[in-house]
Amino acid sequence: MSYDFKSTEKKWQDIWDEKQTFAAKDDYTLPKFYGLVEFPYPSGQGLHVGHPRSYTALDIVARKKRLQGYNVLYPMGWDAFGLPTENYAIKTHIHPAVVTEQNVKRFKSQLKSLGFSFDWSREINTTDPEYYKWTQWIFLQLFKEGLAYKKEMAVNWCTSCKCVLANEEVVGGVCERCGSEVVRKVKSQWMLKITDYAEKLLKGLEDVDFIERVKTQQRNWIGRSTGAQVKFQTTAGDELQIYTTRPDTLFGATYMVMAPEHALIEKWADRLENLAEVRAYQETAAHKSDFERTEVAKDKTGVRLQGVEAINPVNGEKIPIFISDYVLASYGTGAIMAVPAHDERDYDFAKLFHLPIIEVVKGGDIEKEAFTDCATGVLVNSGFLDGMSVEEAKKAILAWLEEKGIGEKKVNYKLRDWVFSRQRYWGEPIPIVHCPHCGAVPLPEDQLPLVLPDVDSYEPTENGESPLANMTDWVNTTCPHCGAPAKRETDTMPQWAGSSWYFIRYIDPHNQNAMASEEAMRYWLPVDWYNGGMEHTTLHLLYSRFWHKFLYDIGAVTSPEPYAKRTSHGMILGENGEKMSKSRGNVVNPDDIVREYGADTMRLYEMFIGDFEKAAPWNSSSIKGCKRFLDRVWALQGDCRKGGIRAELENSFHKTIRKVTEDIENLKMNTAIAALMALLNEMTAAGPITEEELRIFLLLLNPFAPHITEEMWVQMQFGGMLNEAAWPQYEEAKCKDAQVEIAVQVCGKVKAKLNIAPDEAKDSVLQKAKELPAIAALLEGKTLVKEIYVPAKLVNLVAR
RNA sequence: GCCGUUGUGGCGGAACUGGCAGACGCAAGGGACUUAAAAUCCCUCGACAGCAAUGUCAUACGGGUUCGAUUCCCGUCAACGGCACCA
Repeated sequence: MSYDFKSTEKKWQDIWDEKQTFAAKDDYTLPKFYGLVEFPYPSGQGLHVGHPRSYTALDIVARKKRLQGYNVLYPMGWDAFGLPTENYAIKTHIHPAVVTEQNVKRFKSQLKSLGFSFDWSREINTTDPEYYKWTQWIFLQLFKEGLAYKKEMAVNWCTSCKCVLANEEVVGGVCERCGSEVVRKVKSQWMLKITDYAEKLLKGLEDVDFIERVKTQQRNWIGRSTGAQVKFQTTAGDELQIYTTRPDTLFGATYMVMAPEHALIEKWADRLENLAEVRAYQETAAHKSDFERTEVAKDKTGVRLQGVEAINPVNGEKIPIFISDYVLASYGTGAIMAVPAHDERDYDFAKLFHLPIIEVVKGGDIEKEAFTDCATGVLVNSGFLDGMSVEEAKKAILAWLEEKGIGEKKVNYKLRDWVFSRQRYWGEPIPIVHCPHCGAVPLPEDQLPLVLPDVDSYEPTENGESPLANMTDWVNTTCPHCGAPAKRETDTMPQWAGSSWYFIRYIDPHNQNAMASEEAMRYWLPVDWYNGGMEHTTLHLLYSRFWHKFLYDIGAVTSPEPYAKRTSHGMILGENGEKMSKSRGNVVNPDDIVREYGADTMRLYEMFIGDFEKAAPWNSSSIKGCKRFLDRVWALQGDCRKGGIRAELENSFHKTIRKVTEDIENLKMNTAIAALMALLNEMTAAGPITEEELRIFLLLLNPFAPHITEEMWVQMQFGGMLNEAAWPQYEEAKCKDAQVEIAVQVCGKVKAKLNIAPDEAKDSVLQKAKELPAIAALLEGKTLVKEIYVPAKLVNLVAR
């Protein structure tokens, strides 16, 4: 009888549902495991084959951990606020909540059809007022601590979404989501001071088990650099502050550059002899979109300020000041000292404007290019720094600057504050009231949640305000502080808000009084293992670490880091090796695969497809191999005899148990499956299998293919349900082979094979090797120079 | 440009504290079963030479270290991802 996956899979999914088989227990005495995967955005397209790659991998870990006796929390929910739903609402005039509900329903049934062991009793949805009540609560805490503030600033404005974007959402000068042009626009925006946490976010990386590329990418994004802040006197009387990482090159500073937006320029307006030219340059720079600014190989531009000069503090020399957009207003002090001899950008600029280039670090050829190597250079033309290495000179000049009171050590970060408001409808309302007397006033916590009102039109307004701005009933309110008429904030939060703390809510999802109870947090936090996409490394992953560290500081959560371990899966590409997309026509729909092959095959294939961390192309033939494997497993019932593991297979079983157990922990699902396939081949080759062999085999295969294994378990009457059984144990001693075949090399080339006991003495092995006819013949008439024996691996005889 | 990752059969991939390259699977070819096909089962399967035992060459390319290198070191090339004037 062949295996009917359709009815069997449905049957077990229903049983698991009914019995709440995978619900995490509230018994805090048990050893716990909290496995987490990124909750999906329930889009109209339905589940993508990429989702199950991550979900299956941690499902395997979760299922194995349960069999090993852990209390496992493996939850799922919906990151449901977001633009596609809102855009759909604009087009169809269907309420986003209705669309969300439909999409969630579809996603949920798709996920269930794959047999994931999620604890559905803890399902959450970021658009549920009972959920976003706490998102708003966190915002209020940030506001109270001064970490949320409103600022008039040039923001990234997506011309198509009519909405502000965070720096992280602008990719290559265009909107990450829709690909439209992004321009700079000055608007008043809510900001979160993530920069206050730059150092903590960096430091925290030392204590977590994240894959290295995630750590590196976060470190680079935070972009810490150590240097000096130095004051230059100017002929206008004001001091010009600059930031440099190379204070050692101070003697080589031949000019200064300020960002076009620098505040001192306004102050110096009267003194500037070429004010019109300066103003014109400022104007051009301000109107450049991010797209223009990032265009490659852009030549340097700039204008010299006529009428003001700076004085180099080390030698009292007057040097010119320029404005140029190659200096950013938002980093450091918005002004630099230019050392053309030792900085490529300054070098280009100096060549263009025919400015002097003074070598102060010897080692390169400054006629040809800037010499930027810090490791080998020696200071010259630098007074008391002459002869020092760069490192020595940095220390010496810093001491000198500090003594004179004109400079100090300074740390800077590339990380910018997080632009937190969006002029959109489908997001969490920001719980702030603007009062003409009291300013921005937080909504009292007992008024949370501040529920999103129904609007007639979801279109952003023409002046770029949120659709909520037209809701006068809702907007007009009274000041919670003084009672005067006031207006509500109409911007909403970005999609990243709800996902920045969702893993806390899973712990205690129905709690009315807190995000989660302290007791529950103490038990479950931090998340033991979080798997997700690399694309979230500098967005969601960094944002949620920031919120969590903040919540920890105010005593609202119990762990300093949210996630103990982070891994990342590779993308599943289309059959042609390109990224799956509708326009390329290479999209594989998971529903079709489940319908044709079943969930177990789908799961197995996605795990067998290749190295979990690497991208892998879909292959519709390869999936058949996984189906065949499961059919062969099913057939094992046919000729199965009573009895324990056959003696000749004992070693293989122990080795396979060890391999599968370890591979799952290391996310090496492909080799774990390969080991199971190899064991199956070996078992069947050795004649009719035994019940104990099948029992162990089903346990090992269960996390990968849960339905077929549960079904066979019951049919074989192994007792109870498989998910209640215990994960098999292996004995190290029984993993050892009695005999191993080793290679015998002569001069590094394999010439023969030899069977020995793995612990056989070196002398004895070498003796046997030399006695092999093929080897003896080769050694005839030669002198043995060296005899190498790598235990249980090989013998190498070097002869001349 | 900088940072990171990767380069192994026709394909996906194994093996890397240096130790028999190609596990496992796909595709392909041959055979069995079948009226036939599908399914299933058995055999072959890196390249070249040879009837064969076997030999030579092969882990992007060029060097090096070593008894021995896919693995370590130096250089080059290519692909992918991230950042992009961060002083």
